[in-house]
Amino acid sequence: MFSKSCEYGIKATLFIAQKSQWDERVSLKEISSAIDSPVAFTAKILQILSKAGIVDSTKGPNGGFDIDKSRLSKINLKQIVVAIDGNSVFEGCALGLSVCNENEPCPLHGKFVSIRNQLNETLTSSNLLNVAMDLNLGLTVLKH
Amino acid sequence: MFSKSCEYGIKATLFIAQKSQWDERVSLKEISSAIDSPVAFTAKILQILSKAGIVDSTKGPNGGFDIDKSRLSKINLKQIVVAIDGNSVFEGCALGLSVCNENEPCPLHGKFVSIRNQLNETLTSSNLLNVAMDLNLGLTVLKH
DNA sequence: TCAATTTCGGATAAAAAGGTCTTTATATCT
DNA sequence: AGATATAAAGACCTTTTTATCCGAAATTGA
Repeated sequence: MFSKSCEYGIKATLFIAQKSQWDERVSLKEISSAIDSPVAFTAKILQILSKAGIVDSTKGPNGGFDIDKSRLSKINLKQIVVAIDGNSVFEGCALGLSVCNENEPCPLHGKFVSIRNQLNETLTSSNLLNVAMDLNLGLTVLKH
Repeated sequence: MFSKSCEYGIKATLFIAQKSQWDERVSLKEISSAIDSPVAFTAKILQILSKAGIVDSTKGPNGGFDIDKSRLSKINLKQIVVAIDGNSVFEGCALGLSVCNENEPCPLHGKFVSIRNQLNETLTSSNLLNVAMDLNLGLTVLKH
């Protein structure tokens, strides 16, 4: 469904979001430890997220990553997926055809419309504040 | 969503299914031409499908691949996906956690339940006869 | 026997995932 | 203000996985 980069990207963003609720900034090391991901690889993904304007980064002592508290409810999970994996999971053909639309559909095209819609709706309506709340309450976890 | 192998596997099986309706057997070359896939790679995928009992193969002159007409309505798309990609798309954690269940869910676990169910239902209820019919009628295509 | 066709083992290529080291920015401490 | 330590950014390299290709062996109808 998602690439490894994207999985790490989502988990990293959620961890940053959770800490940002209390105005805490977290370092790369803290992040990869919290989400159990390779440090250097995570760094690269955070660069993408930073350039996409999803997270803010600060260099130097006490530096790290954070997200302005006021933006938490305005950022949704789809934005993260699109920033890292592009929109192929939302729009690409399930059978890999370069052309696949209503006029010339692959055998799965019609059957996947509602699945796609639901995936889209689910990720669009999940904003960082909501999802971080569940983490706060211990209802969900970022690593085993 | 699916690996390239799986995409080719589905398309190949559908093409074989379509021809098998009229008791036609098709060769590897015909298949990869019809679905626009690399010949040698397609051969390997057909071996998997053959071993999984989804398609039948015949060596020698006039050999090739086919599916017993009477089984067309009994084989569904999920079987193909599972044979090639395994069941990770149906059961694996969306964020890649090795442990992710109702008791200890990742932040996406609950949100993906219905998407998973729908994917499962869609692929399980799509049998080869149904899908091949749409191809016959020209309602869908296997290549652009 | 011969030609057609799948099977099978491995080789190669490309892409994704992960790692190392150097550079750059910046707080903090003399 | 300058030196220093800290932490991200960036360039490059290695490993692993996925995708693709090749050639020889096995099977079988004619």
